[in-house]
Amino acid sequence: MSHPRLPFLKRIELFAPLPAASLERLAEVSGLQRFSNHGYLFREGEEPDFIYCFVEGGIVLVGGADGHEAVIDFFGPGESVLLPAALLGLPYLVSARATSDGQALLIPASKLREQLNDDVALAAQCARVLSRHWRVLISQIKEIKTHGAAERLAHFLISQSEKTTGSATLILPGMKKEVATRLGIKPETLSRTLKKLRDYGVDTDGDTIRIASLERLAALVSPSPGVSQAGS
Amino acid sequence: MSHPRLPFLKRIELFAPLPAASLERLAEVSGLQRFSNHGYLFREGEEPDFIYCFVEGGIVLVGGADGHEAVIDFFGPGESVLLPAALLGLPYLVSARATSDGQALLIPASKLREQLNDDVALAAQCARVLSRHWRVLISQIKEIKTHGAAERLAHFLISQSEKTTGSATLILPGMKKEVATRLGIKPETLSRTLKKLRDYGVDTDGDTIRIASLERLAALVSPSPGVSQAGS
DNA sequence: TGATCGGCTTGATCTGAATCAAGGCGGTTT
DNA sequence: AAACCGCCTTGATTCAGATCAAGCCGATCA
Repeated sequence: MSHPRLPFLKRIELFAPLPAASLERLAEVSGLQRFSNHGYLFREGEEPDFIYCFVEGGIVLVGGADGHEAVIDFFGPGESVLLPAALLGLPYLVSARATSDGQALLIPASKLREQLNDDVALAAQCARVLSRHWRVLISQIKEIKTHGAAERLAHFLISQSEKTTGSATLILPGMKKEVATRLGIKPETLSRTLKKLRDYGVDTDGDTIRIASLERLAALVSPSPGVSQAGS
Repeated sequence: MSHPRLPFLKRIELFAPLPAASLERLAEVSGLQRFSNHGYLFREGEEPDFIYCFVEGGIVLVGGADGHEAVIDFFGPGESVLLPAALLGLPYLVSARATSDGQALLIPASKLREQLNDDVALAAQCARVLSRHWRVLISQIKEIKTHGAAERLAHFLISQSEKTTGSATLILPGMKKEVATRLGIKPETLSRTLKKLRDYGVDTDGDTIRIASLERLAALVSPSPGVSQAGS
């Protein structure tokens, strides 16, 4: 019979595709950890002891000094953070603050580093997941550099809703303050920008957002879909 | 006797630490490719055929439509690009334009994907290098979100000079236009900001920059080291 | 039940960077 | 050598978003 934490591991994107043998080994060194809303799971500058895989609830990754911090992104069930710091054994570049109560699976960084050198399946999967993260970050950088606040917000809302057409309802993954910073703007500006988007069918009620038509919002992000010039 | 392209492979950060066996296998499927200044090596949206490892000369990675493109970063000898797209087999998110004449080692994406599943050393090394990239990108995001143009430029100049104290001379890794976009500003603003930095001991002559004191510049990035307010 | 506090909105004003508009300068073409 | 072109600089103006300053509202607590 298999390990009691195995079912949790299976729900983590990073580990899900791994063969049973790899999962067993990970399950043995993992531990379940509860956390509560607004608490810090770890802070920028600390040495990497664990990677965190979220089973329930979520957190926000923030970097930089208090007062003007930069929100990198939100993470929830099935996702994991800190793999880069853990693999390299370098201090965290970011802190994590809970955006709800929840629990996370913790894998010791040292064990992970060991197994990475013995287990091809694990190593390859890490490389793939890191690749995916890379692409997410590149998209964010491109977006910050080329789009204004309204477009960024529109895009963010679309990415937060599972659906891709028709209407959608979603709950913001954190406080408006945090969402604002994630978008690289101030809370006041988020408030105003949200109001502008009302003309595009976006309705706000607390941290619940209703989008009348995802297509209409998407049109705001890339204004003229058909027109593009061929290089030569 | 060993493969003729092996010495080139050894100079690539991504492959340098690998055991001889892994290197041999890579050398066999690799090919050397010349490129010339201002030419495109590949374009956003294309299917990933190769990863590119720079032996000589460099490129700039850009994303987004022509006209308002976002420069991600500059890459030079020893560095490699496109590992994420190649591993996942997804279309490139970025284009690469040469910033000088040079040559690159090309590794077929399909071969790399195959070997990733057989070769622990390779897979683990990919994970580590991707982790390093992740941290670079996070730093860039934090910087864009929390610092103004002058600070970002100062930081960029410091990162471009090998030294860390005293005076330094460096050559910009691309056209001023491209450097500006890398920093998330317009060429005009770069010009003006560079002028502002003259008061801090930064002298400009074409694409050559002389920095009188790296310490003085660094002070601009983090203005008052000792002073910080406690939350309550 | 009233007081307090923190997160959010709203309005007024300010400002850093973008945009618009000329030149200047060095390299290449004719 | 004259004409041209692309890159950079410089100046004037504009604008998106930040900052400053009240209020509002729902939650917690006495």
